[in-house]
Amino acid sequence: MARQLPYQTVKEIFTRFEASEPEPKGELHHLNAFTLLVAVALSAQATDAGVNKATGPLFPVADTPQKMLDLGEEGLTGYIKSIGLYRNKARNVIRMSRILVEEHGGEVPSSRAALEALPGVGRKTANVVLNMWWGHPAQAVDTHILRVGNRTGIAPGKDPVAVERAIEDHVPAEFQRHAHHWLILHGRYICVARKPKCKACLISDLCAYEDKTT
DNA sequence: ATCCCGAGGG
DNA sequence: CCCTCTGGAT
Repeated sequence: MARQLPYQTVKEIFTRFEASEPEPKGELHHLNAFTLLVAVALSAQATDAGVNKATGPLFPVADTPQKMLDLGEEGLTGYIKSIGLYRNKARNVIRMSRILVEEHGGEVPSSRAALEALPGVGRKTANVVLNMWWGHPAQAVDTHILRVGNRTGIAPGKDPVAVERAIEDHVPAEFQRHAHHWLILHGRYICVARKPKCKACLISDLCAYEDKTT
């Protein structure tokens, strides 16, 4: 695990991210709060491209919890079979939809506790919804951010919560809102898991990673 | 710690 | 073939 980069270095990194991409956005397709919640839940250990392929046909049919219940677990499974872990995900989305209808008036709750009480929704998914839909400064830490945070030294930590804290503590306040997507996109296209593309990386000179041969 | 679990890339 | 992909529940 790389050591924590100095504050000024982290600041310079995000200054470059912002210059390169002023308004970074996620790439998971959704139509409203409910479909965002479902899309994020489906994205566990799956690529967003793969999730989008399945939700393209699905969401026009089931863009509310009630319509999802009408579709049913069998029907839903038919749409998402191309996504890994699809049985657990189908079961969770149906159970989640029932709770939304019965306990939240069909709306997506805005509190962490209520979100994490939903089946298939853990800390990471809750943080994404809190950030993207409700505008809270929540830092969702996924596989990309865990890797990029440690490799670069922007936010080192052995577990997601530690990295979450490191981001809150070491990323300048003005960059916190978009930090999630900047780090995700950097991890997805440049700081990839296998052979990070350091030659094409715009923060390579500031990064703590040792092997920059690629 | 283990299970879930298909698609895409190297 | 092996690894990875915006994790969560047990």
